[in-house]
Order: sequence, then structure tokens, then C-alpha cells
Amino acid sequence: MTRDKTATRYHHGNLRPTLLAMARALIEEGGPAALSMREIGRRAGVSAPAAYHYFNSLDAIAASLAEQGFAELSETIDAALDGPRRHLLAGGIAYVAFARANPGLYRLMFGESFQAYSKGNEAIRASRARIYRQMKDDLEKRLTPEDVPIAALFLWSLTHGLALLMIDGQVEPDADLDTKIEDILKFAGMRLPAAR
Amino acid sequence: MTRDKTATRYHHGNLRPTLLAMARALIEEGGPAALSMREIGRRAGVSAPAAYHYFNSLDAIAASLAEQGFAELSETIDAALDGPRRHLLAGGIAYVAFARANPGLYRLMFGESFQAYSKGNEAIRASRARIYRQMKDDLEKRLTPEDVPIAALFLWSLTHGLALLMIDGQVEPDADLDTKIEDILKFAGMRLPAAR
DNA sequence: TGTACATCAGTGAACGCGCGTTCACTGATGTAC
DNA sequence: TGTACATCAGTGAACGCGCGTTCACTGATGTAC
Repeated sequence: MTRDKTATRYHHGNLRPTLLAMARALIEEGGPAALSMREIGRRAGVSAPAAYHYFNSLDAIAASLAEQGFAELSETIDAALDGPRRHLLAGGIAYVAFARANPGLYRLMFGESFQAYSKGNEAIRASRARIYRQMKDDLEKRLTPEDVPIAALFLWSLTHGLALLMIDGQVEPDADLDTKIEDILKFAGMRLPAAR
Repeated sequence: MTRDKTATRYHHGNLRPTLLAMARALIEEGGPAALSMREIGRRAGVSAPAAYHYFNSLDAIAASLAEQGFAELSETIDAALDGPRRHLLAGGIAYVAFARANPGLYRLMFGESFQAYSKGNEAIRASRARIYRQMKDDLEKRLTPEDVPIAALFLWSLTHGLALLMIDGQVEPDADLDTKIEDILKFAGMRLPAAR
């Protein structure tokens, strides 16, 4: 009952969240491909099979991380929309900021295995729907109804693409990246000479 | 000299391009993670070590594929810009079409290992610069000079994001995807109510 | 308050796998004479 | 035209590796009496 926090105890006591935390650190260090049952165990100070008391497989851990990521992203956007800024701009800035703060997680969430996760995971589907809904709600205040679907996909493409380019270091960080993000999102709301 | 095309000959005669072709087929089937020296050899009807006469490592094959991809993407855009459509729109459509036609390759080109490839590869850097230049040339005809860098990043983000969302199957293909692409790119040139 | 015991979290050894790469080799090719 | 030979493309065996997962187990925990 009186826990010696430094001693390594046979029963970890808090293993499930610890495993997830270690897995998350791993993807941030080495990308989604660096996820490994054995390495997760190693970092948690536990043998690899111990994890099987909490997850059926490595894929289950990855799916759990993705779920976590979508929940956090959704919350982050919620919080931004409560702020003083205009909605779409604040949401977009928050979106890109999340990706930049959690590049490994973001890549896991939207990477190749994405479809596999969201297929069977109700929580992920719900978070995604919530994010999309927030965006559409705002767009509906500004546009005629028939423009909304296209505008939503437009905005999602823009923020997703910008987030990935920055994560991948393909935007030369000449100026402050934060102001660059803002500039681009603002530019999206301005007139480009009509493309046809 | 007179080659029996069906017989398996000791000397393959055309191995280097064959290896690249098999590697390319592999990433299209299973994504960049499916690249494997041994599987490439297997498909080429050759032992795995044979490949080492042409490439120093698996990474070298991947880099070669990425180089090929950037060259093709650049050519595809060139071709589109020679056509009858307005430049930016035609270029954007061609860009997304390339990604949709070569999803595995596109992911390899812009994936996590991207930085590693383009660092030492002059050909890749040149292709990318060429693509970017084409875009900027067109933008310069339409915008004041100080808007061009932001507009370029804006456009690249948009097309990149749209390409990936489609590749990842995150756009429900309710309508024809081709017209959807066009709609979005056109929308990018229209007015969104100013975001502030 | 003290003890027997059921529970189940965590262990260590082992499985089979596929991988990238190295190595000493073999055998087809085409050139020099 | 025919033969010796250098070249080097491709081979098969082997290396060492890390992985996901299974298995029979051990030992800490907390509850029932």
C-alpha cells in the first residue's frame, strides 16, 4: 500500500497508460514505423509479453494511439473555437499547430494504415465527424448551402497539406512559421484571380 | 545473340530497369513499407544479392524510385501546361492525377524518408525546383510580387493535401472524383468571405 | 489481527519469420589472338 | 574460323538481427474467513 516509487515492483500498477505513453514517445522519435512491442516494453521497464494483458496486438496499440490523437485534435480545435479569433482561422491555426506539436502521431493518424484503424473504431469515426462538423457549421454561416461540401474539402485539403509539408520539413523556415501559417490561411480567404 | 525470350538465362541482360520496375510495382501494391530487397529479387526472377551489382542498398533503390517519380511528376505538369486549359488549374489537376495514378510512389516521394533522399540527390532537388518554378511563374502573372511566395505555398498545400486525402480514401467518392478535384481547385480561385 | 488462498499481472524462454547484406563461388559472355 | 581467357553478372549459403506472439511459469496482491 505504501508505495516505494523508486523501487521496481513486480506489479507495475499503472501499466496500460504507461505503455501508451511509451508508444507515443516512440512514434514521435522514429515515426510510426518505429513502433515495436519489444521496444515499448523495454521503455516501460517491463517484458514485452506483459503488454498482452492490455492489448491484443501491436496494431491495437497503434489504433489506441490514433484514437487518442483524434480525440486530442478535436479538443484542441474546440478550445480554439472558444477563443476570441474568427472561427475558421483559429481552427485552422490550431489544426496545423497540433500536427506540428505531434508530428509522429499526426502521421500515424493519417498514414497508410489509417483506413484499417478507422474502419472498426467507432471513437475515431466520431472524432473525425466532430471535427468535420465544426468546420461545416462555420462554413454554413458564410456560404450558400451548395458550396459548403466543396468548401469543406477545400479547407481540409489546405490545412492537411500545409500541416504535412511543415512536418516533413519541406517548408524552408525562413520566417516565423507561425505567422506563415496565419498568412496562408488568411490568403485562402482572399481573392485569387479567377482560375477560369 | 539470338535471345530466347522465354528461357531463363543466367545473364538477365536488363536487370537494373527490371529491378526498378519490380520495386515500383511493390510500393504500389503494399506501400513504401513493402519495399524489400528479397522480394524485388524474387519478382525479377533473380537472387537478392544480384541487385547489389546495380544498387548499393535498398535505400538506394528507394531513392532511385523517388527520383523517377519527381521526374515524371515534373513532366506530367509540363505536358498539362502545354494544353489548352488555364495554367494553374491544369497544373493542379495534373498534379493530383499523378498522385492518384501512383499512390505508392507519391507516398514514397513525400513520406517520412523524403528528407533523406532529397538531401544528397541533386536530380530530386532539380525536379522539385522545376515544379515550384512553374507554379511561381504562373502566379507572377497574376499577383503582386510580395504575394507570390505565400500564394505558392498555399497552392502547394492545397494540391498536396487534396492528393493525399484522395490517396488515403478519406474523400468519400460520392460523385466523380475528377470533377470534384476541378471544383475544389476552382473554388480556390474564388472568394471565401474574408476570414478577418 | 492473522492466515489460506484465489487471482491475475508480469516473466523468461522459445517459436518461426523475413529481413539486409557479405562472401566465396560459378558460369555465360565476348574479345584478343 | 577457332580457341584461351579475362570479365563480371548472377548464385547459394550463411551472418546476425529484431521482430510479434505463445507458452507454461512465478510471485505479489488483496480478500474471505
